[in-house]
Amino acid sequence: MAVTIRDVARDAGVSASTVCRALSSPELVKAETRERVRRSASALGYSPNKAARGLITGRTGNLGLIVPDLANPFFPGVVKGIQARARELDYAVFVADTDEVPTAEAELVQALAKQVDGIVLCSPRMSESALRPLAEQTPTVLLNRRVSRIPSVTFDNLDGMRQAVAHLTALGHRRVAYVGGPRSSWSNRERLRGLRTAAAANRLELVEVGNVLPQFTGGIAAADLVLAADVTAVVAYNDLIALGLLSRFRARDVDVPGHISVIGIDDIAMSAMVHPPLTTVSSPVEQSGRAGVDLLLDLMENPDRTATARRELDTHLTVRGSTGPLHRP
Amino acid sequence: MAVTIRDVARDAGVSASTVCRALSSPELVKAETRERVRRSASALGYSPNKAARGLITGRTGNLGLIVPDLANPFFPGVVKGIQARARELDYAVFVADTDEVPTAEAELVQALAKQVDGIVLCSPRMSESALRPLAEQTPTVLLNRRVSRIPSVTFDNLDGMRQAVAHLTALGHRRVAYVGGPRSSWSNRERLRGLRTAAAANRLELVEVGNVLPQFTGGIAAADLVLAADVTAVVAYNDLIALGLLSRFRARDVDVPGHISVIGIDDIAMSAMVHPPLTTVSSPVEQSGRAGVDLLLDLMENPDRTATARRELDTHLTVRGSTGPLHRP
DNA sequence: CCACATTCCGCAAACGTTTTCATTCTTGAT
DNA sequence: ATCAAGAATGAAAACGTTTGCGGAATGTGG
Repeated sequence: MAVTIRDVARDAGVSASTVCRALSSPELVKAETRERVRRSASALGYSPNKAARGLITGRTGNLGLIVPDLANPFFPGVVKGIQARARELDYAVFVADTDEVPTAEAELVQALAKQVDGIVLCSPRMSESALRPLAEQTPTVLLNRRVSRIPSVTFDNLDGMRQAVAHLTALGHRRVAYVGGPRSSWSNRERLRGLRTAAAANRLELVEVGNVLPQFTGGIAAADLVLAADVTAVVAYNDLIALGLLSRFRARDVDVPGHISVIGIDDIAMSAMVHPPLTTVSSPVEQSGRAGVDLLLDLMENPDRTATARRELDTHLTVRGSTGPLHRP
Repeated sequence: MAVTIRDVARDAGVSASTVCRALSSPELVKAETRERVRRSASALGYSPNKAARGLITGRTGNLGLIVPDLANPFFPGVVKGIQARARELDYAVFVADTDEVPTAEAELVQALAKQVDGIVLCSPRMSESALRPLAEQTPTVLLNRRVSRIPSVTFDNLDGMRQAVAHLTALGHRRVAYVGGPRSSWSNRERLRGLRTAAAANRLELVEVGNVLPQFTGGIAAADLVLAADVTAVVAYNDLIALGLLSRFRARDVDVPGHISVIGIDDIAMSAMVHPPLTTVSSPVEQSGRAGVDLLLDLMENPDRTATARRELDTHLTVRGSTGPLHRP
């Protein structure tokens, strides 16, 4: 039915081997025949059968991507970045969503592993001990998390937190709350760490307010705790939580930023659309996806130099309307 | 390296053919040997090589999904639905994003076609004449659009609009604006049609306000036109546009719903998170994804009965804070 | 005990490509 | 003219599975 390499071979008057070489190792065949083969191939509309190629080379030409929750607006950005870069390099991408269930992750990786040449894992919650065997079995790059001997691309959370604290300090705030995300999340620990050192450096009081789901409802739940903590500003683990805070503050008639300033993290699209628009620590999500693919392909070619493969991307504070100067009571 | 069907055959003391049959056509082999084979298979951790199978069967076990923009919160829902259903049926899903560029759609379909057994095409802007040859070439199911002789799953836009108009009428509104989405979009035409008939039935004046991008910025742009149109309520092509309207209204100090009522369509998560929360026509997005997969598999098995394969899902109005009774000036 | 249908299973071909190995052809040095 | 080295190509094996065909074993009715 479809046109095979033999059809091209016949048309070009050469053997199948030569067609194959002309198309995938051009330097091995004389320029003249190479051209003839190429013309025949495109004339017949030949495109190599992936299954046959995969059978013999053992590679699929596919990449896997695992994210905790596509509905979290943070992830479509990285999906887009990964898609775009993968397409440029002639890879197709399987996307899987774990619905924030950490146990589903390992299962999915297992299932995907056989169908892909490598995996980009956006999986902050799985334990390191579960992670490492998976990474040894299939080339794996971690996003948003660092684990020894596994390549990763992360954001510079520490510097992001430093910028946030500097901003709040400049506005006169002296006592600030942090609404934590999932306790088991690597980036949550990292952000907290960054906040602590920055707070110490600026002689700022840091109040840690529980750990909530990294979602809008988590912010709703935390809002009252924040108000009870008697702070003048609050940093949230991510924008969704920050938006929840904003919503609940409004419901309780707490003025932002008049009475309390709010800072989120991630800079999801939504954050610029609400009122007041959210001040937030922006991360180059799309770029992180692209970087992830590059690291992964690099890893697939040189399976050894894993430890060195690590990229940390810069973050920057985007100041909008949810932060303002401290009004002394 | 990996364990093959022959290893299992040797372990179970049968031929490769029998192993194959025991696993994929159980009724063809005696219960006793079937069990023996199965035990050997799972003991050795055998899993069939997809490439080899694909080479001989001509099928990949993969589905393709094409969406216009993953960043539009409407789509992650359908992606999730499709993923979930596909996984249940042992299919993996390639996801591709066209970035709202209609010409990219055809290209992507072509590229995907060879790697998948079927395609779910979401909200295509592509012309019917471009669509049909693609659908003939690869099993294709349309989401959010109906084209003759191509299976599709759609939402009952007409009834959704009827409900919206009934709601506004009950609140006393007599003159309503519609902010249209892309002119080439099937659902935009459908919604407009539903609105027109419902408006006529309720003796309501309908003012059509341009066509904008189905995004937040589109709503921003349309807001001033809406105000100039001297209406007391507005229906937007989708929630993102409605949120843009809300944002611009606030900026111009126009009270919602006091001065004007706003209705969106889709019920994306964000719509419940803003202030005032958005009244909107909810669609069962996740269910639409699942239905799409079911239709697609059905189509793959019976490539003929395309015309009958068509599902229309119910919508319902979710009333929140952005609509209210008409205050006579 | 035979004829025959039925069930179960093994053999071998086939899928379309890549790759090893051998062969032929070209080239340049002796 | 001869030979070696290297370039260019073809033949054939290999990848792991599915499946048509036929043979063996088993069961059934006469």
